Amino acid sequence: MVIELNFKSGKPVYLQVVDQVKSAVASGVLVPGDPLPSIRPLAEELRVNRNTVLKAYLELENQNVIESFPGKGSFVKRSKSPLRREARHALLNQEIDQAVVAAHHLQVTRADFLKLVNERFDQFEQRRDAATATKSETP
Amino acid sequence: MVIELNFKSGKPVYLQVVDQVKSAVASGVLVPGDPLPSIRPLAEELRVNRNTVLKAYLELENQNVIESFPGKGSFVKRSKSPLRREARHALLNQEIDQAVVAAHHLQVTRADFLKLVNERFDQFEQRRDAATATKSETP
Amino acid sequence: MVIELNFKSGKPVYLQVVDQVKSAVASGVLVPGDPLPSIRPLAEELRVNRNTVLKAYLELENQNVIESFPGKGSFVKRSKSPLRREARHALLNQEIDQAVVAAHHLQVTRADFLKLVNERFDQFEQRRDAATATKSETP
Amino acid sequence: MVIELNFKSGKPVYLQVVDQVKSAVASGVLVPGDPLPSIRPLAEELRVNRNTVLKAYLELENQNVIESFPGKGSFVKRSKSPLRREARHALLNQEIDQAVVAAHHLQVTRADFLKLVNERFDQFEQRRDAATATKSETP
DNA sequence: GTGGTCTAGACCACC
DNA sequence: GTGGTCTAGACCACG
Repeated sequence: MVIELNFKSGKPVYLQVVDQVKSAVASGVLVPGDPLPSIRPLAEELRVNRNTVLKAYLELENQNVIESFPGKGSFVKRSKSPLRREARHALLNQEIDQAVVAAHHLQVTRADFLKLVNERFDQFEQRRDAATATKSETP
Repeated sequence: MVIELNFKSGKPVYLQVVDQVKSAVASGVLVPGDPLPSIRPLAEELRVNRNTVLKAYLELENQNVIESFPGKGSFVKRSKSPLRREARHALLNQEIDQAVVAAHHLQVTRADFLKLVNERFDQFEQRRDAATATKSETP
Repeated sequence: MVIELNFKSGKPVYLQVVDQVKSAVASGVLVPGDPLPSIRPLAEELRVNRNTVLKAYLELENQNVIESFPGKGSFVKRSKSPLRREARHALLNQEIDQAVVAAHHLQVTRADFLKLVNERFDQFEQRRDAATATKSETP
Repeated sequence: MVIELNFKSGKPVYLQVVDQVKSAVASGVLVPGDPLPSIRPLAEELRVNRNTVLKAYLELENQNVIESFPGKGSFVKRSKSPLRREARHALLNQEIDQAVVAAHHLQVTRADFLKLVNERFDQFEQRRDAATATKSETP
């Protein structure tokens, strides 16, 4: 579960967390019963106040996406079946459109755009691998 | 130029206006020199305070997308970003990161992602061509 | 960091704040990392509305001079202009033009003008050196 | 009498005109009895509404700097003796300081600054010469 | 406590 | 009519 925050987007941080968890559930990355990271470590990793993460989890509980048990942690609830491929692509297209619009205004060509995308994917995968490696060292 | 607001998204209203104007420019619905709706009528139509629209327009002026003249109105600018190449790429990377994170959460592979990006670019270019064609028919 | 306003100059108050903060940074009175006065107390001190100070700080953030963190405060940024060389010179030329026009109206020759410029540069550098020396005495 | 406007400074246009005329009078560029350009041509040259120039002239009349005779034009009034050299330099230094501060934030060196100043002076003189040449052709 | 969004309404400069 | 500044005060997100 990798969460990436954008502090300059104007979108409240806690909503960014909510949306990203919901996306993960919608696609099956997180399945019913899966534990969510506990609040304190996640807050630390995201360099955010614990209250902010708490607020996100409360919101997710309100929306019936997760279930929290004091002292045990938070877990993904039984939910509708994961979205179909096309539905997921439709959701993703919203994000992509924003980036494509930005590219136009920043006068970045399609070729350069694709190069940047590949760079970001590489970097993202490296970071995820590093995180997994660290965890397996101290399980 | 139709602008639609979502008051529940958590995204600031003025930024929604900014993004939609930028999108209209990127897709050719608005071209350099075109007038934007005046602040007061637009605010009324969107059922939003005048200052909110003003803030959106100021932001668009900061981003070199439009130009405003007191007493005359606001107009789309012939945009040539004054930013350095690295700065432009850095800004774009923020947008791309959001999309890449969403892709991961939605279980969309890099290959599919790149395919989607190309589709979106194609569509934008088509829309741009169509828009310019329409404009030249009724000058 | 003392800010003084002139309510009769016709120059917008928020721009007066912007210019004085920029001047403080340029002269070394404020260095990167230094906190700016918080918006509310400053507004009270200047006997000005909170929103006016906010607008000044937003403008400074746009110009890459400061950085603001909700819940934390505003701080002087390690400024590296993201603008292209030509764009930076174009902006500066606007300022220079004003001074050159004033010189003409005040019957100051080019030679005298250049001498004055060098004097001002010297003075700024001295003030900057003095400021950094003072800061290192009381870290 | 060359007047240069800056539409982006936030300072009202009519005040820019007022200040520049006052500077010219303070230094002796304009002496008592000298005629000011009439409103319509000046408005045209500055690409500004006639009312704006009118407002500037009214303000100058209020401040006892000029005198207007309907149908004849506006003229510089008898005034205190032109400012001394040091006083004029002090006034000019305010403008120069602004430019020097801007240079710091735009990361322009003193050497480059001086180069720009010379360029602007050159350009300014050329423009003035061209104007005089035009006038002497059609007196 | 911090910064940031939004509203309602006044006043100004400019066309 | 246009854009722009400023005020007063409410509410939100974040620490």
